Amino acid sequence: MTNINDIARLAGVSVSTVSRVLNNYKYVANDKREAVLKAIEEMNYTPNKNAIDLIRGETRAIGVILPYNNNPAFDQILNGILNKALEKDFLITVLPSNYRKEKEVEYLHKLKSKLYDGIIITSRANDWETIIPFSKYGSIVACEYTQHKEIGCSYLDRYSSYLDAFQLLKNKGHDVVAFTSARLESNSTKQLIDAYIEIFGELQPEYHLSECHCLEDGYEAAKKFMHLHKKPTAIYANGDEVAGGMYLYAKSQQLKIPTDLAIIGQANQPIGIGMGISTVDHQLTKVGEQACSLVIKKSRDKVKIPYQIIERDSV
Amino acid sequence: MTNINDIARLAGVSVSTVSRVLNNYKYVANDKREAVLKAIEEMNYTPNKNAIDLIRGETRAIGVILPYNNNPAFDQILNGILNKALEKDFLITVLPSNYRKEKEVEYLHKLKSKLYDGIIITSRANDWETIIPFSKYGSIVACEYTQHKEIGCSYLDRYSSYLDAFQLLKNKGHDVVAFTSARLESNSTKQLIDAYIEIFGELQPEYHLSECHCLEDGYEAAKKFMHLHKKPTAIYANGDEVAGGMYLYAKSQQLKIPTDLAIIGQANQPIGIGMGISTVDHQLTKVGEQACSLVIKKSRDKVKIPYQIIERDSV
DNA sequence: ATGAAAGCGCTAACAA
DNA sequence: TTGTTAGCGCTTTCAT
Repeated sequence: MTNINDIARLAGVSVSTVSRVLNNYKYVANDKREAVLKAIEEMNYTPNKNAIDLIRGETRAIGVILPYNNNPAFDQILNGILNKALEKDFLITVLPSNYRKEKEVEYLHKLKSKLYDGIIITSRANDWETIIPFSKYGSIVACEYTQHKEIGCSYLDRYSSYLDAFQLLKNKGHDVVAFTSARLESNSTKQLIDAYIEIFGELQPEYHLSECHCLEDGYEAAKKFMHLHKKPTAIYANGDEVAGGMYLYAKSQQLKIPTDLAIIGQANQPIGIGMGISTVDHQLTKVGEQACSLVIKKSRDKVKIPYQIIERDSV
Repeated sequence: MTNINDIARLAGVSVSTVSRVLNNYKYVANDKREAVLKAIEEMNYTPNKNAIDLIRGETRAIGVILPYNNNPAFDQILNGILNKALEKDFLITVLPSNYRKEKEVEYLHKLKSKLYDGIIITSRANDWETIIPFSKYGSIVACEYTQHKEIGCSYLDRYSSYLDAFQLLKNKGHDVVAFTSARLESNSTKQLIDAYIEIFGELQPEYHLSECHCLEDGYEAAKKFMHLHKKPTAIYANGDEVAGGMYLYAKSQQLKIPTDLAIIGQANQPIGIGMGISTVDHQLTKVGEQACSLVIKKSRDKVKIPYQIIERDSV
């Protein structure tokens, strides 16, 4: 491969001059600049990015730790990140974790190994204690709130949104309310449960099903709920696809929505628009954009993104 | 930052020995290996990846050129790519192009600049003549068929699938059939039109609408089609979300599906499952997986991924 | 089995 | 304004 020395030789200048041209440095005589440009053209030269990154100690690349890559919520966050990165001329590498602790740590080591200038953690399995030491090597931004000052946060106030959603259902006269969640051990599930108890006083365990991710899961969840002794009159789903599955089950049983069963989802997905399901839009695209801005600015600010409830015909 | 020299000094060995330990070379005395490991531990050392990539001339990273990152079809391909990359321990960088030629070329230059070992082109704006010269610098795999021997291909036989879909509609007695597409100038739109003409003899321009991407576009498209003098009895949509929009419009007009209007979509998306829309599943996840395998193997094979038609209640 | 030293391709401090 | 040169941090001959 042709390198900077070849160009210098061909153009009859020193490598520093070539470097200066490459980085549009001001003090280069026009004739030399022309000569360098001509040599670059002639030899079809492209600088080696690894050498540049090595010496500069930065890469304009960001790693994004993502538990699942086929999940609408994380896709939305990623979408926001990519938009902002494109705008700011940063590169995004997707780091799928599956919530495996070793994988996450492996990715954090890539920050330390100077592959990325920063890392966005969309969701995590590790404790902050494990993660924080790596913030020495680059900026780390999370898509959740934490008080740790080493970590930037672009987050949504899940707890408030859960309170709001449950309150909405209660206001509409629903006393027997069920809900679904994704991972049982996740922080947001905890908040969801807390919010439920806050609004409805107590939680009968059978009104909560976790590990719901897709339409089929929603269908099955609704089936289980509707076979309970005391049927719920409303369900809060942890996603619009899950809600869509519930909707389908209800329809298959000739249940009227929202009179026989009210359903509200999350994330404002196409399927929810299509089926007319109310939803809590957490504006995850914005969460992603903001997270990306924070890493780029190496900021450790805590930025809350507002959510909004979109009412359609299912509640 | 602590480097390999620091470790060598602390361990009382040469840098080559440290390097050998780092790369688990066989011929290192046990006591020295221990000493090195201890020094690494003590100094909390992580090798600089840029230096390694520079000297090795390879990065185990792949760039994926993607026109849109919030598009279900490309998301599916990306999903397949990420699965395979995770399995083979490669890193994936997402390169959003928006079908802008300069962007695509910019990304191809990153291959030349040794940032990636290979590039996957999920879709492109540039001619092959522009792209092919870059295959000198790393393997380039496309998610479409091309006869150019420099390019590996993981593709689906769109034309056959379009023929099949139109034939299915014709067999069900539909003579007046409309269809939508995404970008008018794309190759697949050309094939779609050709397939239509092959099956139905000719195409009245008003039965084809392009630039349909989302549910709303589908809704509007259906509205336009159903206001034609001679209404179509079936529509082939270029995606399940678009098909979902058509479904909604039909419902809003009290049209019965499939008797008044048959709809068939593409890609087997959740919304299609939810609404019971027939679809042509191009198995894009598999296309992505295969594309990733090809780059990793530096293969230039042409691999065709089979499609399948999933009949539900909308035709 | 180990170390010295050359070199990957580039930037930047320094001198001129 | 330009060139010389010393690195950036690592791998890999080539001796020994």
